[in-house]
Parts: sequence; C-alpha cells; structure tokens
Amino acid sequence: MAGEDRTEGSGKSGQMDFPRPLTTVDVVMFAILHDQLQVLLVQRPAGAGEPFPLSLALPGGFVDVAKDRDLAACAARKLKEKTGVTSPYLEQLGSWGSATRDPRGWSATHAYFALIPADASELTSDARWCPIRGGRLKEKLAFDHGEILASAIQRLRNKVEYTSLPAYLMPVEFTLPDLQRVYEIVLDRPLEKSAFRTRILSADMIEPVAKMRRGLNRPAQLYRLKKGREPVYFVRTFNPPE
Amino acid sequence: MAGEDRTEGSGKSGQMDFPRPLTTVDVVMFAILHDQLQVLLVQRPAGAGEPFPLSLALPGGFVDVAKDRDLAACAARKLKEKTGVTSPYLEQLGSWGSATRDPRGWSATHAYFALIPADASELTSDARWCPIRGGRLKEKLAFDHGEILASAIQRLRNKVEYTSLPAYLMPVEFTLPDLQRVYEIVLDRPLEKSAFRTRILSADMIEPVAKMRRGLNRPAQLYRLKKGREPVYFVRTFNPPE
DNA sequence: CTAAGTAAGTTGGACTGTACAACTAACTGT
DNA sequence: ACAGTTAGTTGTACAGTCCAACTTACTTAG
Repeated sequence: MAGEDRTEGSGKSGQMDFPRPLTTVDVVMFAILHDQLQVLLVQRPAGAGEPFPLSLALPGGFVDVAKDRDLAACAARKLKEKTGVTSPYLEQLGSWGSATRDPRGWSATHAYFALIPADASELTSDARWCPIRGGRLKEKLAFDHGEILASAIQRLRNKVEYTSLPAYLMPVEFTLPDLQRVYEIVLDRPLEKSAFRTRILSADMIEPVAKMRRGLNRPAQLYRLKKGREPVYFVRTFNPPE
Repeated sequence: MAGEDRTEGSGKSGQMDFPRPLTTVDVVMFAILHDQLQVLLVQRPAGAGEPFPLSLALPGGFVDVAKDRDLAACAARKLKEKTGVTSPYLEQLGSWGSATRDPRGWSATHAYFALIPADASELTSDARWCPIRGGRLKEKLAFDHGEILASAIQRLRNKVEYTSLPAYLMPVEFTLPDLQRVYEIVLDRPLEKSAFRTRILSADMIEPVAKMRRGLNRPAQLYRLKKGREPVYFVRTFNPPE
C-alpha cells in the first residue's frame, strides 16, 4: 500500500527520518538570435567539492523550501535571477532522477522549458547564449543536462509542427515572413508560404497593427499576438519531410 | 550562478545540510474495463499521523534511494507491487511540488502514466479500478492527486487524437471495430468508420492474424500489434467536434 | 428455406487544407 | 525606365476526412 511506503524507514508512523534525494529545478530557455535557435547556459563554479567545475550547464539550482512556494515559482525565480525577465511561456518538460546523475548523491531535477523573444534577452549575469546547430549543441554539458536539452529540443520541434508556440519567440511586432522564418529555423526545413499564411491567419492568434515594415523592397504587414492567447493547436502538422 | 544555489544553506561548499523536500513517485494507470476508461486507485491507511486517512489515492510512494536506480525504475517497482504486471507503456506525466501539497512538509512527486490491456489487469493487492465518467472521476482523491489524474486524462485524450496509444490498451488479438471502440471510449465521441480504418491500416502498426472473430453476425478480422512498435504519430488529428 | 436483423467492411462524392508553381504588387537602386 | 527582391495572391493537383449508401457474412425467427 502507498501508506506503508510513505512511512518506510521509520519505526513510528509519520516520523519520516529516512534519507531524501536532492531536489533541483533546471530551466531550458530558448530564443532566436542571429537567425539561430539558441539556449541559455551558465558556467559551473570551480570551488572545492563542486561537481563538474567550469563545465557549461543549464541554469537552475536547489529548491529552497523557505523561498519557493512551488516548483513553477522556483523555475520562475531561477529565470528571473538569470535574465531579469518574466518568460511569456514556461512549461514543464519532465523530471530526471537517479542515483548517479549528481556525484553528491541521489538527486532528481524538475526541468522547465521557456521561450523568450529576442528583444527581451538582456542578460543580467554571466549566463550566455549558445547556438544549436543541426538540432544539437556542440558543447558537452554538466550532469545529464545534455540529455535534458536534447529532450527540450525534441519537444520544441514536435510542438512547432502543430502549435503556435513560436509566437512566443517573436518580438511584440513582427511580420508573417518573420514568423515563418522562425518556424523554419526551429524545424530546420523550408515551409510553403501560402499554406503557412492560410494556417496562421485562420488560427485567429495574431492581429494586424496599422503599420508596415519598410525595407529594401515591398513593405510587409506588421502583426502582434492577440492578448491572453493560449498556444493554438492545429489539426494537422506541416507536411513532414521526405 | 547555479553553483552558488547548489550549495546554499551551507557555509562550506559541498556540505549540503539544508532541508530537502520529500520525493515521491505516483502512477496513473489506465485500462478499459466494462467498456469504460478506468483508473487504478488505492485506499490510504488509517494509522496515526497518516495524511488523508482512508482517502482514495494514486498508487505511489517515496523514492527509496537504496532500492531505486532512477525514477522510471521506481515507477516500475510501484506498478509491479500494485498489479504484478509490467506495463507495455509507461511515460512520464510531469511533476507536482509545493510547500502545501503534503501536510508532512515540502514535497514533490514525479507522476507517471501507464496503459495496460484489460486482460492483464489481475490485481495482486487491495487496489481497485474506478471508472472515469464524463472525463472525470466521481471520488475526491488525497493530496493533489485529483489534479494529477485530471492532467493524465487530458494528456491521454490529447494523444489519442493523433497517436496509436490506445493500441496499448488492447489485448493481444483484437479487431478493428474493437480498436475503434476504445478510441471512442477515450475520446467520448463517435469516429468515422471508413476514415478510422484507412488511417490505422496505413499506419503499418498492426498485422492481421490468420483468424476471424466469430459472433452473432459477420465475422471480423483479428489483428495484433506489430512487435517492437513505438507509438505512431498521425499527421492529422481526428477531426475535432465542431 | 427464406426473410429480417445486425455488424463488418467497401465505395463514391463533397469538402478541407496542403503542395507546388506561377503569378501580381510594392518597393529600392542604378 | 528597368532589373532585382521580397510580400502576398491565385489556381490546379492531390491527400485524407466526412457523410452516406452500399455489399458481405453471419444469426435467428418463422
């Protein structure tokens, strides 16, 4: 029974003095910079007893039972500490826990995944953006963070096939070709212009602003996200490659 | 920096003597019984100091840092303890953690979600199957398990729209109308027969066996899952209601 | 033995939305 | 004026669903 498990290691019910795993939260934060998908990473400290000294890692850290009301609040706190922004999109990615992932002992991390617009990415610390090329990161990461990142990339790509998630990677005002470009960067394949426009416009997720983007050629209509919009789910994926 | 967070509460790096949250794993296990979607629940014990005495709850319990190699192994262990079966499908659902979800202190649970065929559901303990009517459970559950279950139901319904997940709810041999019925039970709406058949057959996930199911009327072809098949993702959802 | 009943499985036309490709529109620079 | 470039539209082909009618294979009642 669950009740017996919940008091195991204790002679008296409710005593709860058995060993507890470490509990952390890590955040995979994506943005589009320089026409590339990038992820925010930090460098691990070099102090004595620190695991993976100087390695790159996902921003994150221990849950603070005094400060953090819940896991999402903890993730938001980490996010704020690293970037000074509140992410317009924060979703749980999953959790990773094992006896061996942290040399300090049995540990479990709760991973979140966040999307922020390029123009909100003023870093407030020594964190840096690292480009994801060919669907993966060049650098090796500390702990099992490489695996967590790979999972986040896969989730992002998957969802981009059939949702409006990339909208959260856009600045306040953007054009349809801008948005299509972001879809193409994440999916790493070209999309049909006309089908893309029909789909996005009929999803009722964006609205035109009374302005055009002017450049070297024909001006493009500017749009913005409709307020309070949840991500939209399309009934089809974009037609898959091959 | 993450490194500073990872040693917070300790004067000396690596000491790690700050308070740790409780860590548990819970499993939401679904099966189709009596033409209904059902979930496996257990009753909480009544001992002194036990939270939610006699309430219904999801099967689960504390991670055992000595016994459990990782979270999935812990979930599989709980599953085995409750039903004596190895689930053909076990996927992570998410995690729930907060200061208030367990009266014994700050706690985080890692929730898994499992699908098993009706014919493998011989229970080995006092756990019981409870039907889900109208997309929700009648009974109130302990902790935040109601919320976790709601999330699992939503995830299941979502995925059933565009994947072959219900195949894991089927016995070894089944007919196409059987499979369609399971889809309809989970989605709680009727599906088109011809579109359903085309989709399933062209997904290359099942193969006919050299037998027919005979009944009161025209016999139906029996099929079985192709071995080692990962769930199939369709490029369209079933057309959603209105 | 036939007729009615029922569920399995097929067929065909309407409709929706993408693929592909050619087109028009609006601007810049020379 | 004209080439170059990107924004945005249009039209035909095709794929897959929706809907409905149909055929097939069996059981049971008379």
